[in-house]
Amino acid sequence: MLDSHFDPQSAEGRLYALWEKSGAFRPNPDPAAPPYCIVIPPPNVTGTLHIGHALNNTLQDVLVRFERMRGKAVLWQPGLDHAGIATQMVVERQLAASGANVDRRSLGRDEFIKRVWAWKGESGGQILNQLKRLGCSADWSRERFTMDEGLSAAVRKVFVQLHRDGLVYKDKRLVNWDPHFETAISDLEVVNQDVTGTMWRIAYPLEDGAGEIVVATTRPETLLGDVAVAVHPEDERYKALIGKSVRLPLTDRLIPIIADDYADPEAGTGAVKITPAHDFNDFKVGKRHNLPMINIFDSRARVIDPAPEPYRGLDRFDARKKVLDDLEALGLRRGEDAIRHTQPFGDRSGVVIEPWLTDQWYVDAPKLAVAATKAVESGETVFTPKQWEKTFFEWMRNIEPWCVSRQLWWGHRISAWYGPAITTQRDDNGGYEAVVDFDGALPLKIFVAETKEEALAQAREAYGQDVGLATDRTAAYSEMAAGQWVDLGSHLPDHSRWGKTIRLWQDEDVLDTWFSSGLWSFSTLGWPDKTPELARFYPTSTLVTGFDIIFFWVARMMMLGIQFMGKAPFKDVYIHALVRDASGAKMSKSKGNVMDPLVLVDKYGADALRFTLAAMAAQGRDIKLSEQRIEGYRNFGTKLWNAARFCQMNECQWFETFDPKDAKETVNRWIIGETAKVAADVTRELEAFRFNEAAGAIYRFVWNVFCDWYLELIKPLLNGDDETAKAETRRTAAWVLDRILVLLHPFMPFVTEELWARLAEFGPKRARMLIAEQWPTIDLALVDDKAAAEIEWIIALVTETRSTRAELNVPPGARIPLLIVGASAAAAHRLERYQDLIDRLARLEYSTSADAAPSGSVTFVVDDCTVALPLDGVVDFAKEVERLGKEIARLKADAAKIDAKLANAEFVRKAPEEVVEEQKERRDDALASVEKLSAALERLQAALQDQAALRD
RNA sequence: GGGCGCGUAGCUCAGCGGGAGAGCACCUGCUUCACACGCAGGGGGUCACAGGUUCGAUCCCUGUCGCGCCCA
Repeated sequence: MLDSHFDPQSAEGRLYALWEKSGAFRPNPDPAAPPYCIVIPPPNVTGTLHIGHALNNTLQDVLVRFERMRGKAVLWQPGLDHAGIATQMVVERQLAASGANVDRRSLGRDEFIKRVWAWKGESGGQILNQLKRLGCSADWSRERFTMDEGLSAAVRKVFVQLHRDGLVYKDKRLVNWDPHFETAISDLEVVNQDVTGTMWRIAYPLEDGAGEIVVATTRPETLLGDVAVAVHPEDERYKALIGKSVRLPLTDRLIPIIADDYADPEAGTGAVKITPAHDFNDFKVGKRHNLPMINIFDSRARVIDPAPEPYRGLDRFDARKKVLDDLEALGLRRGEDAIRHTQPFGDRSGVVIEPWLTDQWYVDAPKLAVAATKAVESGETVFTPKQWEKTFFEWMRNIEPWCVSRQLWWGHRISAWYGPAITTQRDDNGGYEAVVDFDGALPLKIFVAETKEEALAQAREAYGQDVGLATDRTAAYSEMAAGQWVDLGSHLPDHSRWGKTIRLWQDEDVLDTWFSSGLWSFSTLGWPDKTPELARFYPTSTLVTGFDIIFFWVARMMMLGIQFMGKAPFKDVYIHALVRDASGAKMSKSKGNVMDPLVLVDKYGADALRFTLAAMAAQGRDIKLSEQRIEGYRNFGTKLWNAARFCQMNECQWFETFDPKDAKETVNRWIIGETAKVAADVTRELEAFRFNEAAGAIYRFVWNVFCDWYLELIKPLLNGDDETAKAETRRTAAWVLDRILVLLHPFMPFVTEELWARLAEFGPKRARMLIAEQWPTIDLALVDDKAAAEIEWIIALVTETRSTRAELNVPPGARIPLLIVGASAAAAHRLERYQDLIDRLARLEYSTSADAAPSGSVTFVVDDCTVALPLDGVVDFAKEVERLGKEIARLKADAAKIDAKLANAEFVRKAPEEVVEEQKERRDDALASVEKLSAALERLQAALQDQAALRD
């Protein structure tokens, strides 16, 4: 026998192990089964489960379990990404905390990477185990990591092919530079924040001594790298100064005053200093005017050489102070204002991002975006909710080249090798000698290849002589400088006589993590190998993710998937909302309002959390999660459990050959029809990703239909003497309950699986676990309208009786009679058939048909029947008079409103016929009720008068 | 500045051209033979505001106000 409550703590681990052992998480090998594949948005290897992951993965698991039960070969492909910066940060912090006084650099690259791997082995990827606590049914046997050998090979191949196709290139541009991590980061990793700052006004003296021009800036320290002052060409204040020069304070440089639209006459003083090497806008101005670029910062944003000596070595903020002080001393400050402005911060480091001029690798995103955009336009890939397509287009049409190199150690090292430029020059003897370009005056030779062997082969070909490998650039140069260079004589270009080996070194940088996760949809399936999984599951079916990574990840998978597989990587992209706290604030550690999903699972069970998330996942709206809500759905699980317990107590045993078509009892025919409808509803809603609707449909069915009515309605049958009816009812109840377990399983896998097993303890064995059970497709022809009408009539009669009793304060325990006055033959028949039931549910002494209502009775109307409760002496009839009066007034008002509508010729002429008909019916029903209730009211008033007369 | 979304019961939200709904909270009653994590009943809303389209608008359109998010 079942206990009165489900115990998630003891059941969840046990059931999960059984699922895994049963092989249910692996795709059905039957080649006839249609494929269904979801690739997990790979969590960060350093990550732990937060509520957003819980939502994301719950929705995926709902879909995966649903489709698996529908007989598809389901692959939910799990794994992790290596999270370049985040992971490197974790291990560096660990080193710092160890007290051994070693850091990344003193350890050296190879040793450091070893440490990272060791860390990954010990404590990386906790999140995957946490997903198991949620019940996620991913195929863990196929777990992948972006740094795995297979996925790394895919990265190398993609990089090389893109390079070969001209879609990857090296360029010198301004990048978002993180001076803390000393690496470039992408636009998307920059967080722009409004901050309070200062706008300083600084006087730049004119060269000719005829005064000064005052510029306004928030970054006075960059003055040291200024190359011009710009004013708007139409700005009358400055027109005369255009073309003149100013003496740049603190330096001895002369810089021009130029005219450019970029200078906004309304902003600041209208004159703006131009520092092309340290500002994105200034960079463009510099290009337009062919200005030099003076870089005054090193990789940690400390002032360096081209800047005057006194500032060198100062951090950018110290430099700012000194610059301001020195300007003050020179009398060149012209005041300052506090302003609000936007400043860029690194999302990981939190430090101010510095635009910095460096050589980086870029992916030609604008070119790749074309096909990705087209795939969405053509409907090859569909976003749900649709509105996100607009956001996607907006971004794809304004996409910038994607900087993919990162100055980190943890990641996929860029598959490019460099060699020196070699020139030859005539020697004194009239022959030639080879000259290695040691100063880097000429561009290096670049060899992009999947392996070092290939790179060496390319280099051998290019140099025409033997080539070797050095550990890094410095080593390469010193090795090349050490030996003797041989006189080539007049044998150019016979390089074989060089006598020395050219040295290559590999690019020091690694690729952006998103580069490898951009391949996730096919690299995890085995690409570049032609694996059966790749053939079967690509393109994948559905991607489930949050809107915040549409650009980070979805767009990149779209671009790379199409480029390398020829097809967009997914058919559907479902975008879900953000989970917020109950008051709508974003959850964050600093606010202290985070809800730990595992704590919630411990407290309420995984089913409750999952159901809550699914039930609240309405499209296009954020989820404001409150614990109360979770508690409510935990209660729902208990409700189901107790319904099952009731069935078990009443020997409602599932029966292999039960066919719902054969049910005879009205109540059974009714619930079978309702089951067919809810199965269709849940299926339809899940197919459309309306998780909240699907969850709501099954919730209402279980609680408000099955528990509230069906189980109550069958109690007399189960306790009665009609063995045939009893047997049918037991089987029906068990059949419906089983269908409920299946329909609810995607949302609440644990409690349903447990019940599936426990309910079969005393009867025939189940063929398989619930997870592998077939999703119901129940013929809607089983919906019996006549049965439904009868049951609905009973429900209405009972509900009205209860309501009237309560309103008139009839004691709850009092058994009272009920009369149906002037009942139609059909109504009388119904009453006769369901008398026991009605008496029990409405707490009646007896119920019967009658020709007339007793003079002292309470009256209400159900359908076309007048129902009278003879309650003389029990209730206060003055109250009943008042109640009837109100009810009549309400009905009359309704009828009047409809009459007004029907009196409108335009309405009758233009509205659809069925709408007009419906209105007429509603009015007639209302008037019929008015008539019945008015009669009752008159009777009651007459009786009251008689009583009063008797008393007098 | 550009884009997207949201203002419906105390709270959280469904609904979205013809009778205002749910959950929670609240109030009243109930040891009814599955469940008090329950049962029964109940109160509570000019569907932000102003125009327009329509026979008819919470729903469609325009504008206003308020709130949120994304991008620059």
